[in-house]
Amino acid sequence: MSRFTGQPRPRAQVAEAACAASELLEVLWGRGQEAAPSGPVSPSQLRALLVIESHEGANLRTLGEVLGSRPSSLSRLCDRMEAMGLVHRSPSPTSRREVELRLSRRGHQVLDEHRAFRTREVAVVLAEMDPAEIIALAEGLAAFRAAATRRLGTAGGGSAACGQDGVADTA
Amino acid sequence: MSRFTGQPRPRAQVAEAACAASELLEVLWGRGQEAAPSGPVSPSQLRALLVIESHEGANLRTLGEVLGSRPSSLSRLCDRMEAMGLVHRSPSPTSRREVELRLSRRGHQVLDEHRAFRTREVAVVLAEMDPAEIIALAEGLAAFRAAATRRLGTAGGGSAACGQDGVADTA
DNA sequence: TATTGTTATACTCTATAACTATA
DNA sequence: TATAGTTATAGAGTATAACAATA
Repeated sequence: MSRFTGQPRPRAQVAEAACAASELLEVLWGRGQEAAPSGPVSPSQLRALLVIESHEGANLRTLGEVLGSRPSSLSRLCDRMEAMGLVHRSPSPTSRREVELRLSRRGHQVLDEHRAFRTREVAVVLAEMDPAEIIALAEGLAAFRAAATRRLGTAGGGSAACGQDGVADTA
Repeated sequence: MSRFTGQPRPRAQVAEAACAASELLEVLWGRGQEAAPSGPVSPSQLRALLVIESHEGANLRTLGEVLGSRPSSLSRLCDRMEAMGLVHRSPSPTSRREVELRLSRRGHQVLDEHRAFRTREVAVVLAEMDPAEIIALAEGLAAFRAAATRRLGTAGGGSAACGQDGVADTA
């Protein structure tokens, strides 16, 4: 990728900008975690819901690989989320030692409300920006999302048919 | 880059795009939290370090307001971070019942390494994008960051140092 | 024997409530 | 009295290790 050398916006700078923006969002959104309309959902539960949504019917091991968590942790996490009515554990038809994880109607609802909350928070910031800047951001984000989905094959943010193979360990 | 020039996207759509992109990053970065070179740093500790960095000398109450956490939680959190050598608690010179929180040299180092890690992860995705898309993303993110700092007045802090050694794009 | 999921145990994180010391 | 910070206690999240059931 050295053909960008000398460009006014090298990739390193863009990566820094993305990093900085995400830090802002992290602090901003972190505050509103417990204020969800559907009741308190922890960050861990939210992350798990996101992955289950895009990997309907996945087993515990798969969920653990995508999230980078141990099966035991996920088992306990799913215990609580199942007790809260957010997910459903059903025995796999192909292997009696596996389970299939799916979002309940309430689980979908929680994700919808969470996305609505975050979207509103972002809209507050966007109101401070010029139209041209918003257009640039929209185009850049759309391309980023497409590239990320292409590269990582995961969690495209909703109903879209997402790749199943999770993210290869980059470490 | 002129695909959208005739029809500016509504803010709500851009906000959704930002939301979707952040979900990608959330899952992506969530995995690497324990793999930090400086030893394991939890998400809560990271968030606290970010705020302390941008509010040097703040007291526990201020930190709690920004993070949306209770003073008791922060007190325990700082107990552990101080034991890990990440932060330093010193008595306030103006009020003997307040403390001043500051990052230690090691705390700064942990943030630097964390930013480098995230920047590298983002660079992997950026490598899949066209130059024009990257430029648009850079402009949009820079404007977003400026607007967020203007609007929220928080945590823009050390982000300028983000990922200085993470992406050797121009090298 | 290897794999999937679950407990057992221990630690971190967070919250509410009670407590100490300042103001 | 009100405020800043710390404990006390409890529940959630996660990890390693040991276990049961299945392949």
